[in-house]
Amino acid sequence: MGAPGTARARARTALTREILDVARRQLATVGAAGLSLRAVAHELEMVPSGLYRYFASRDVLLTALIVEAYTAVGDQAESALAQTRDSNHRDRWCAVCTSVRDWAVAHPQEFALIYGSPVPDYRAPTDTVAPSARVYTLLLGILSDSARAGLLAPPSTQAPLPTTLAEDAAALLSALNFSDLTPEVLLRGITAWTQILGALSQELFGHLGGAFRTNADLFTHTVELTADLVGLAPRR
Amino acid sequence: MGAPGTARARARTALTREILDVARRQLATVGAAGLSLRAVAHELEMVPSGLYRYFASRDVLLTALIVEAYTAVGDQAESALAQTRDSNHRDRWCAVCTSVRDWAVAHPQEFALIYGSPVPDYRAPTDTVAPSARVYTLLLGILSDSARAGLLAPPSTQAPLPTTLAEDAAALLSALNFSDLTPEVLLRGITAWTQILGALSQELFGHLGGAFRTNADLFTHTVELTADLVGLAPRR
DNA sequence: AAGATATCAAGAACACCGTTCTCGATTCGG
DNA sequence: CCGAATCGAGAACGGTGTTCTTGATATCTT
Repeated sequence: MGAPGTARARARTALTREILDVARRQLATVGAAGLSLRAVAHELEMVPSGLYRYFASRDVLLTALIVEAYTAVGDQAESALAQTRDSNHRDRWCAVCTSVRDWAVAHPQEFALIYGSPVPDYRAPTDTVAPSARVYTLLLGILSDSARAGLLAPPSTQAPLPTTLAEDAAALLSALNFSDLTPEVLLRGITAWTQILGALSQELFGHLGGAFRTNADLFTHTVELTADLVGLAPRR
Repeated sequence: MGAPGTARARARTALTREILDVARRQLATVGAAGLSLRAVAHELEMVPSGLYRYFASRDVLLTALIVEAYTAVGDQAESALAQTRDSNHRDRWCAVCTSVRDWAVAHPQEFALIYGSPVPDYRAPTDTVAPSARVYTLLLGILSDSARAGLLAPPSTQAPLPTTLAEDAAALLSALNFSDLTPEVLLRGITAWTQILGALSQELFGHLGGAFRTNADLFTHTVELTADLVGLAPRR
């Protein structure tokens, strides 16, 4: 294995990893609000103050967990997309969305950590924006592929977009290097992604009372509606 | 003023009200996670343990605040709907959605309290389900009116619903006394409401990085898309 | 009207939390 | 090899929700 530098450095990275693992496991059972530095330290058989040599504060540890959660769901979505490389664009869209739900259902507390209400007040954006954009970018890439293949149905627009909205959308498109997409399609993509996250929030946070026996069916139905919304060609 | 019963009973209800008001005001500044019983008691110039004669625990107080928040947004949505009684159905739909956003932007912490990730683990559902259904029912009522007037566009369905999903939707329809709506329309309504909540979560929790200068424009665009989704007749 | 009873405010105490500081022991770099 | 940096451990501070005890006060019953 890679042994970078001194023994002390190796021990440091190993213990840092171990702290994160224990914290992530405790997070899964007790939630972000209930995550206790003392409990993490106790499980590692060290004193609470010792943790501060590895994470400057509880918020820093939470930020690291947030980044890990973003990369986890990003990895899962990317592998799901890779396994459907030769399917049509709609199926790839649905596969990515389903993989996100699979991850969220398997890790509800981590989902709440990254997509729920911020725990204390705001979160440090700098480290988390890049990992958070991955799933997002994946979905836009599918739309871009479909548009380049001439298969993306143009949005049945009825009113022109407000100018500031169109400008911001165009700026975001060029910033993300999606020159194949129009501002209208980008906004539909954003709306679709919002829809997916909203559906998962409703389901995982218990906001839609147990009215539906199989939330998976409700979710796939929602995903199909988002595919229609963004203009992906229907099956058959 | 209504003086129900003894002086002690009146003092009790008055102090209960006062506790709730102080708690709600502190909630607005410090958030649900940071709400402190001791701080509330201190502002009321009483000792922390004295609070327990009025609320059995912090969670009970939070539940009361949740009910109040649901009632507040429900009242605002109902008054917004009442002011557009003679408009077309689409405008009424948009008015209700906009009023919800107005309330959410004005009371972000209360929005997070009722629509965000649950604070400790789960929330006691019994007292909160009835107030939480109000906005929801309002929107379905607009759809029911539109359907009864023959103005609701049938959903361009492409695949039949899974049986369990259709059954659950039908059961929910009869439970809510919306016999004018089909399961397909109910599911679109649920999806639309999920979309609204998702958009507000994204905006208020800062999940869509400040990419858009005017979130209000983005939201109205989203609302129009939901109106299209549920089949409300377009303007003009 | 007087005694029994329930409710009240107040305080002390417990167990937990995040965080800071100090203090020897250990390890690293020159 | 020795100065310097890093480490684990412990004590301590101020904060939290919650429970219990105590004595005063209001209500209900006879």
